[in-house]
Amino acid sequence: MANSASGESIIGRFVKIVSAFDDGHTSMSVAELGRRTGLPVTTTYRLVNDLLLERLLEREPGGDIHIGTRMWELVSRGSKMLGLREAALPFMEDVQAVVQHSTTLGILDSDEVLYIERLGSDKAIVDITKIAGRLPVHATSSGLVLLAYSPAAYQDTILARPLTKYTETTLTDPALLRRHLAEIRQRGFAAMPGVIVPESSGIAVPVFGPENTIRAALSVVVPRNEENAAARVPVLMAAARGISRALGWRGELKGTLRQSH
Amino acid sequence: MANSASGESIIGRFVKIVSAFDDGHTSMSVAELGRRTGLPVTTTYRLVNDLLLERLLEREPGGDIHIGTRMWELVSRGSKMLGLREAALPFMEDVQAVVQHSTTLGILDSDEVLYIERLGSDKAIVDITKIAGRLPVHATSSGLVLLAYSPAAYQDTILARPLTKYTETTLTDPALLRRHLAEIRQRGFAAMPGVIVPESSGIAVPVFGPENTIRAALSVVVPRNEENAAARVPVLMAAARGISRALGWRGELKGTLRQSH
DNA sequence: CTCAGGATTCCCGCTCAATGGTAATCGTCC
DNA sequence: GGACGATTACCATTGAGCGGGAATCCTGAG
Repeated sequence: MANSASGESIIGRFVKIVSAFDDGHTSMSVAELGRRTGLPVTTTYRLVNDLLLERLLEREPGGDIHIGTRMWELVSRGSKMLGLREAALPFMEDVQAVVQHSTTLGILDSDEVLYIERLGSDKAIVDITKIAGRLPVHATSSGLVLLAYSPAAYQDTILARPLTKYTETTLTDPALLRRHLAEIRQRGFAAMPGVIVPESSGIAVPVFGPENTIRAALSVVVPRNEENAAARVPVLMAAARGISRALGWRGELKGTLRQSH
Repeated sequence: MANSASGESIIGRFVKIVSAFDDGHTSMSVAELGRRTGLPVTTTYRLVNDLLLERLLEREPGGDIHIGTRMWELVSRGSKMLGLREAALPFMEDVQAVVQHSTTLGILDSDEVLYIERLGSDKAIVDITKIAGRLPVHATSSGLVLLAYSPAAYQDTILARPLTKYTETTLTDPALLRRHLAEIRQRGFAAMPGVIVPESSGIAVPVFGPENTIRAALSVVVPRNEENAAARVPVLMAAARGISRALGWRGELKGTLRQSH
C-alpha cells in the first residue's frame, strides 16, 4: 500500500510523525523528527513541508516544528469527543465544586482507559491521570467501571490476558476480578484504594448513552486515607445521571443498572 | 505535488476529509463524505479505508464513519494546546467559581480568535463562543485584547481590511479602533458591550508568555445589562497573571504592560 | 414479492508523484 | 578555521495512487 521501500502508506507515516510529538516533546527539529520516526531524512523533510503547507504542522522561530493549531482545531471540531465533553463539563464542574479533588472523565479505547477530560488538578495527592493519557482498565476505578458494564465477551478477553500488579491492592486474579465487576454492577460504582498508586484512591461511576450502553466513566481521585470516601458516591452518581441524560439516555426502567450487551 | 488529476496531495485530501466533519456533522456515510469533499467516489472509499486501518477514522455500527479516538488522542497529546490549557485551567476554574458566567480562553490564529477552552456554559445569556470555534478579532473582547498586544505591523494589516459591523456597537472605523486598542493597552483589559451579540458583553484580559509576548486572552461573557461589569476585571487580571506566570512569564518590570513587537 | 435508488465494493490499466540515495549548502559552536 | 549537524538541492526509478466503470449489497416503497 505504499510507494515506500518499507511498504507503508503516507497515512502510516503521517501517524508516525504525529505520534512523535507527545507531552515531553511538543516541538523538535525536522532532523530529530526523522530520527524519532525512523523515516529516511529526505522523506521526512518533504513530508514535513507538505504538512507545513497545509498548516497541519507549524514552524516556530527557532526552526523547530510542532503540531499546528489547524490540526488541533480540525480534529477537535470534528471529533465526537467535544460533544461528550460538552455534555459532561457542567456536571463535572458541579462535582469539582463539591468534592475538592480532581474529577476525570474517561472512555474505553483499545482496551485501555483514555482520559478525555479532567478538572481540578490537586497537587496535594498523587494523580497520574492526564488528558489524552492512558491507563490500564484493571488497575483504575474508571477502567473497572467501564469493564463492568461492557459485554461479557469483551470482559473475558480482557481478563484472559496477563494483568500487571502495580501495588498490593491491584487485583490481577481473573476470578476475583470477575466477582468484583459483579459487585460494581450491583452497587453502581467502583471504589479502588491505591490500585495503581498506593497513596490515592479512585471512585468511579458509569455514564450511559442511549440504549443503556456504557459511554464513559466519571471519577474522582481522593487521598487514600480519607475517612469515608464512599460518601462521595452520591454526588458522582447524580452527576453521572445528568451527563447520561444529556447524552440521550432515558433512564433504566427498574432496579439497579444492568450490564449492557 | 500529487498523483491526482486535480493536482492535490494526499495530505490535502486528508485535510478535506477531516474538515468535512464539524459540530453538526460528527458522523456520516462514506458516500456523503465523498459529496461533501468533492472527491471522486472510488478515491474517497480507498482513502477512508486507509484511514480506518490506522484508526484515524472509525466506523460505527450503522456504517457511518467519524473521526477516530486515536486521531483525537494523538493530536491532543502532541499539541501545544494541552500545555496552554493545563496552565490555564486551574485559574479559569477560580474565575468561574467567582464570576458565575462563562469563562473562555482564546488565541490568535489566522487573523481570528480561536477559542481553545471554555468553562461554565450559561444558558441564561447569549454566548456564541464554542471550543475550537472562531470569531473575528475586531468584534470580540478577546480579539481586541489579542490585537492590542500584537506587533503594530500586524495590527495594520488587520485594520486595513473591511470589517463587518455585527451590531450598533461594533467598531469598524480603523482610526477609532486604533484609539481603542491604545486604551486597552493602557487599561490592561477590553470591555465590549454587545459587539457581536447585542444582549451580552465580554470582558477580556491578556495572557503573556516569556518575553512579554501575548499568548492568549482570558475572558468572561456577562449579560449586557449587568450594573458594573468592570468589577469583574480584577479577578480576571489576577487569574491572567497566574496563567502567564505558569507559562514562564516573569512579569513586566515597571508600569503598565507594553506592546510587544 | 418486485423494483428503484443509493451505498458500497470490485476490477484494472495508466501514470506521475513519491521515494530516497547522494551531494552540496548553510549554520553554529569550540 | 574547521568539524559536525541540520537543511536544501538534485534526480533516476517505480509502484502506489488514481478514477472510470460495472457488479453487488442494502433498504424502503409500492
